[in-house]
Amino acid sequence: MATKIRTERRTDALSKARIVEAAIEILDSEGEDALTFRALAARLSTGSGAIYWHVADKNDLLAAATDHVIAGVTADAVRGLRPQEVIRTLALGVFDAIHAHPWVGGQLSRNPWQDAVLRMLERIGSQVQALGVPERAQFNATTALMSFILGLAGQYAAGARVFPRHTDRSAFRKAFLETVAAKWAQLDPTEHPFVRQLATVLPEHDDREQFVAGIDLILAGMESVQ
Amino acid sequence: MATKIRTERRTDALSKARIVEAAIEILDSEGEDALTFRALAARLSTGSGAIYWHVADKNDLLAAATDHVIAGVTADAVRGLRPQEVIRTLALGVFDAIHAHPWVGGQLSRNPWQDAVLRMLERIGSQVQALGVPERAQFNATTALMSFILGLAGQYAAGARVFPRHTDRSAFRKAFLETVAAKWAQLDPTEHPFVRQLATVLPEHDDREQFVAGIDLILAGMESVQ
DNA sequence: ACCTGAACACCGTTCAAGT
DNA sequence: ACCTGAACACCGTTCAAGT
Repeated sequence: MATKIRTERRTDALSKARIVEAAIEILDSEGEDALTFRALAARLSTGSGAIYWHVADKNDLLAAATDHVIAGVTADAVRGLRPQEVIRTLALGVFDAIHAHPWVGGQLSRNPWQDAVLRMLERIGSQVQALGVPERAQFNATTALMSFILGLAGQYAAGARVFPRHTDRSAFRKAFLETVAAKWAQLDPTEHPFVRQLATVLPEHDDREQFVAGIDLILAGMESVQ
Repeated sequence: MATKIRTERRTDALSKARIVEAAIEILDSEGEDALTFRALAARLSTGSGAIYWHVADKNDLLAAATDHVIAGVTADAVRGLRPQEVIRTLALGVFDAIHAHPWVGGQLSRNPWQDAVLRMLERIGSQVQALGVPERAQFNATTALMSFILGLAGQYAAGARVFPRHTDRSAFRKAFLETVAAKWAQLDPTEHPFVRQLATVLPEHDDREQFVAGIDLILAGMESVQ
């Protein structure tokens, strides 16, 4: 009997992994709106219907792409750190992933039941437990952290939707924030005193620092309650 | 000269207010996906192009609808309460609005630069100020509260997308949570110990209580930091 | 000024037909 | 088993034409 010969139909045969990879390339380089089955099929040199053999629908595709990105964050085990620091590290990992792939933010906040969120929940929850939060408070504490993270995730995704693709994002971001700040500065002082004050710090603020500050606020709340 | 006679072209003349009202009716009764310009035009007995005379595009329409709902929350001034309680009341007002109009949740978290969010920011920020949070920490504290609220907003909107319209939402919700809990309970105990534990409390948990607990956690953090 | 509704340029998804 | 690509049933938006 002849030995089984590897008969790869072609080197670039379609697979869910290859489809997800191509989808991520489109999402990263051209933004959420650019991901269509037609564009994806063209990039993969196949018919649009072929994709449905490997992927249930667009939701499935986006969930798989999000999962692929978040898996890189939840995979690295952090050892020898205090629970607070593990939580901070995990959260910052998610933050950086969203910063690199803004569409992930929208996807996470739009679909909280996907695997990526489940894994974040597990990792963060176990640290909340390690922190000594009483059992009946662990649910609320963990989901509060998750909601905060997903809330900012959605906002960064919204921010990315504003900026043109293929361009220097940070420069456009700064210009955009300055426009918003200028608009806020012109609001009625008696009606919007606080937002007017925010306008003065808005353009210079650091997203990452703001994010950590929020995490620390919730962590401080957890410590004071237990 | 003849006195000016009110010559309303017809009682049901189109206006942005009427369009927004009809849009909210569709969104509430049939869900986000059911709001199309064709459906809206049919309900208003007009052509789909006519709507564009009063509304810039679909984004503008959704922002106006969201604004209309949130205006009802940020309008009522709360007096004689401690800042913590005002924040709790405001946040719960937003929560209840989202509970009544789940599509508002998605809209708020998807578009953080709209007027509705600005007004929430002003009301919450002024209370953070009244709480005695030092000025340089007010920005981070207020946006942390906002992110938490918007995060949960997005999640409730996602939840509503799962349930069929026109039906007893709370019954379907319970059934859905039980399905999720059952799936979580079957996860690998060594890999997902925390989520398996969450599964036992998931179906019985109270969204509103969970929401308040998160707000209180952040408030506690603000007190311990100042 | 405001409205009509056909037309345009797209979508996601399906499915008979191929290999 | 896997792929092709035309066809279907939609979208948001535009715009010549009407009143």
